[in-house]
Amino acid sequence: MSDPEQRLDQIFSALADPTRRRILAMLLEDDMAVSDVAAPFEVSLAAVSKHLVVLAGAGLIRQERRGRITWCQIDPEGLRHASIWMQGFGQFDPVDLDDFERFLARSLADEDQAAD
Amino acid sequence: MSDPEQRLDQIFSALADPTRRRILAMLLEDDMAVSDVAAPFEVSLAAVSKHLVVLAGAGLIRQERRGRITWCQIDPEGLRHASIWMQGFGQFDPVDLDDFERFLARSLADEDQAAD
DNA sequence: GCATAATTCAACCGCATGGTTGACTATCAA
DNA sequence: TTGATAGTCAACCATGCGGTTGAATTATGC
Repeated sequence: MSDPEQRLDQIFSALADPTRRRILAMLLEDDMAVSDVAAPFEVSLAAVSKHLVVLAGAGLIRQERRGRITWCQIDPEGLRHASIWMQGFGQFDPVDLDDFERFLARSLADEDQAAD
Repeated sequence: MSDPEQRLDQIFSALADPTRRRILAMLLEDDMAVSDVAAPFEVSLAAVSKHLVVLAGAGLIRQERRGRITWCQIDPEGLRHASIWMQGFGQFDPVDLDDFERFLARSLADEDQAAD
């Protein structure tokens, strides 16, 4: 699971669902219990619970059980990881490919190193 | 298809596949014909052709048919679009959420405007 | 014109995903 | 202790996705 390629698979497929992106946006404002996360959605609590598992698996959030409440919070490190790859493409300049390639190689190396 | 949410769906699910990410990396180096894109992969040409359709649908590449050859090239604008959303999360700072939210709202508005 | 090369199309397969509902576990409150 | 609350688990269903193969389409070269 520490393979950076698989990690990107998880991250991007987690972000590919609009419900999960809304959940992330909600959690940016505040940590929340699972029920509170689920409240504004029309799908079942179980469905939202599964979405949260997917987000946690991708390293985008963390879940911590206290009593009977499971608290959910953004994992900034996971999000930073995800953005490194995208930033590489975002900074892509058609006339300076070599520089971009060095950047990409470096960021992938960092990712490899940081993987647990 | 101009709905920014659906656009993000397409972009992130396009990026969620490792083969498609490898294709993007290849196209960063040079424009290529479909057969040349497919060459290093072990899957069939038809499979790669479908991947390219997905990438084009997400606005990450453009395809242009000249004669019997379909040329594929990165669409830098589409990639920039994709990175805006991620950069928002990447720049996320736990102590300055309000600022991030303004950034996110602004970038989404831009996206709305730029959508064809 | 004809064979061939470059792609796409169409039909199909297996599997993952997002959804549901109902049972189950665990914790808190009365 | 009893009951309600928070959440997950398990089984199931429909749909979508990545893959295949083989036929169809279209342009090129002889």
